[in-house]
Amino acid sequence: MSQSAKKLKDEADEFATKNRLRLWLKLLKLTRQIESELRDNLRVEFETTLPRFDVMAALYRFPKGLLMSELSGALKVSNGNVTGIVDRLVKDALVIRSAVPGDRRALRVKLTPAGKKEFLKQAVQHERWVDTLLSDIAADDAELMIALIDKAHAKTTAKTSKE
Amino acid sequence: MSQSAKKLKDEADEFATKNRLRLWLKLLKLTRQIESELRDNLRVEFETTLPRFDVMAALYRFPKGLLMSELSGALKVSNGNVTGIVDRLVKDALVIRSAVPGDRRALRVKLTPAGKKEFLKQAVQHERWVDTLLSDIAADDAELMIALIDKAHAKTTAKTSKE
DNA sequence: CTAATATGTTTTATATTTAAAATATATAGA
DNA sequence: TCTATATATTTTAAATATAAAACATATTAG
Repeated sequence: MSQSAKKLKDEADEFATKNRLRLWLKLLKLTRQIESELRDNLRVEFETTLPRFDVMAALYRFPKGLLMSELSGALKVSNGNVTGIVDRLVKDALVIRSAVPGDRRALRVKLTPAGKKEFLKQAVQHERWVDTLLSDIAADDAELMIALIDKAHAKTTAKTSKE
Repeated sequence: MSQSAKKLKDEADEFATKNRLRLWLKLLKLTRQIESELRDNLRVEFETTLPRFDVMAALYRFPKGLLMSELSGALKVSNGNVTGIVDRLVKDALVIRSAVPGDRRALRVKLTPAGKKEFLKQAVQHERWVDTLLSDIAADDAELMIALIDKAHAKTTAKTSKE
């Protein structure tokens, strides 16, 4: 490659890099803002929190329940974190921990009937809040963004710190 | 509007709503994953955390320093939160708190020279990590996403819980 | 000037979060 | 079997996060 061609390429790379950083800062700002609104709404309307909602949503998808480790894996949070959240949900009788026959280490966590009922109420509102917060995004724009995110997403699972 | 036209419209609305919810879940997953990678990298390479990095980044943009309240406003986190993070940065001699002449309630927070130097090192790497994590996004796709996010963003500042 | 109110910050109480250590149990391999 | 290793979970220590209360100081109204 010629010197001048290389220079053009470097400039294009730098442009792409700056755009990605700008994009990241925008993504972060947007999601933090939406998360913050959802937290406020969950607190005000249901006296609950986003982590509790996330745990209940994961359990709702698996009526037979999940092991503590499956739960922390699904939510991508640490084991200890899930322990605390589940402790509080148990205290509120929204979930139960039960022994797993054949493995005395493990515990299966399930929504109680009351927990399922409560989650459904919350989920309906949650969907409404998200719809309102993103109401400026048309259906096809949403699809476009989803496609772009999918493109980005594969890469983030690769490691970056070893290079 | 006729019955059948109304039905079509309702179906389109529901489609848009579902797409927005899918988009939100994707956005959340992507940003959490990237945040998690950045946290890991900051810890391993610099023995620091994302909130510390965020505070230092905000202070870097304002060489004359910021009041505690301006800092928490800029980062959209609570006052008490910033108090703790700044406490620890002060202990590491990366920032200083100084009195504000004319207002004995206020404290101005600034990067120390060592703090500025350390932040610059971290910022260079931070940009590289983001570039790598988003490397599947082409420059023009990034611009497209930024435009779509901007469209969404105005709306999120409006309240949703009062309806 | 004084009372009421507003502003800037920290403190408190509680929840979330992680990494790492500790505990208990399972599973393999010698 | 016995021991090493792996797995499932909780505990611990430290940091982060919020809302609400407490404090200190400013400002404004009367």
